[in-house]
Amino acid sequence: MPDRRARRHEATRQEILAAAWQLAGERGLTGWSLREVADAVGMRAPSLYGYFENKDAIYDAMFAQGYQQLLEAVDGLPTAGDPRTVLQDVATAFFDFYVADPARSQLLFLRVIPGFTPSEGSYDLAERTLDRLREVLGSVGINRPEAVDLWTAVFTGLASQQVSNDPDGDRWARLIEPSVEMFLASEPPAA
Amino acid sequence: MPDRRARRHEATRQEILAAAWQLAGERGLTGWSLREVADAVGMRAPSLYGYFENKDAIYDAMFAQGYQQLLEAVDGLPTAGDPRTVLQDVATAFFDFYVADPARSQLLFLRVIPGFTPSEGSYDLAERTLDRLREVLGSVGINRPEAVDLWTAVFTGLASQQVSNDPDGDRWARLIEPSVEMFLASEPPAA
DNA sequence: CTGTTCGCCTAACGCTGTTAGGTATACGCC
DNA sequence: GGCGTATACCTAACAGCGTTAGGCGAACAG
Repeated sequence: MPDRRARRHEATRQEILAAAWQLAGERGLTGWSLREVADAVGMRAPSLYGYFENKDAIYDAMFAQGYQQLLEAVDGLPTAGDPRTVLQDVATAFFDFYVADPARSQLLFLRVIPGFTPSEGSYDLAERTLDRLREVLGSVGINRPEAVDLWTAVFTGLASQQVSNDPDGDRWARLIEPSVEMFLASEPPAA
Repeated sequence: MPDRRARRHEATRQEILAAAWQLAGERGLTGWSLREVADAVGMRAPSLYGYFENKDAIYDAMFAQGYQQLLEAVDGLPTAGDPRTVLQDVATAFFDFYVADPARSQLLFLRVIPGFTPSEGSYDLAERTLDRLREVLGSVGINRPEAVDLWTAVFTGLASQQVSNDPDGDRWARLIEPSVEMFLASEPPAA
């Protein structure tokens, strides 16, 4: 087996990423150091460089993993059917995804880390995820690009307000349903 | 004159804040160091501690200044009159404020800096600014708390998407007007 | 059994925010 | 005008940061 070592290597990479996610969740997206990640996996900081080129490369891998998770969440959604129901489901799924891990959302949706730009591959994954979201909206007759942009703005806005201003409550969560109604009223699904 | 010195001190404080704003605008909200700020005002980093308790205190002063600026922008708005026109104006003013300085917006509207929480005084100012916004919306018959929350979510969402995904264009700016229409259709102003 | 690659280490660099301690200047007062 | 004090700044230094260089033992390939 030539890839025994390669598999072990990949497993360690995932272990490092898991530690980084954990720390980011506890202390904020940028509130952790490589030495802390190293501690969590039983290494010294310089050893991490055998698995990632630098700290930004860890952020990049987290970015890709985050969009992968969002892609899976979107793929798990029913397409077609009653537009009202489908839009309600996709809005709720997106909102839940956003508030479930605010650090992840900052990484995926807000440009928060000073020098960081996702790599081409990671960016492609983000694009594919948004394409998939467009398909879901398209399946219930929401096709105009402007309508999709408005949709993302409304629901990132709701989720972001929820996280920033009422982290332990549901003040904006309760607005998901009325928002879908508002959206549907102004953007009646095309046949 | 007992406060000659006090005035000079305050002037230096403002000079430091101006340098911090400049650097934050160029390199991102957290992309600058105290030594760079000190350089910009012709000092060494430790001397800044004569003016601010620590770096977070600089962020706090910037937070207060940012909300002060937003308060002035909101106060400059016409209240009462045709609801459609007023809402269009306030939406545009808020959107412009947000995109004019994305670093400022991250500081005011997103919890981005790992250990930072605004001081009580700064937070009060933020509250007063939002109260003022509520008054403006109330003046054209938007009074339900849920309607105000929805309003902030929609327009922070639009502006945030604009900044994150089309920083040099107007892809979401063009959606301000349709968004106001959408909002009005679902939230008809009370008499 | 040998040579190479891999996984991890220690030491160290320049940077960061921050503290301690010193010195010259500007002020209030007699 | 001279004196004592508070102020405005400095240098030196600390621990922690991301990162690089170089070394050593174990695991692998032939």
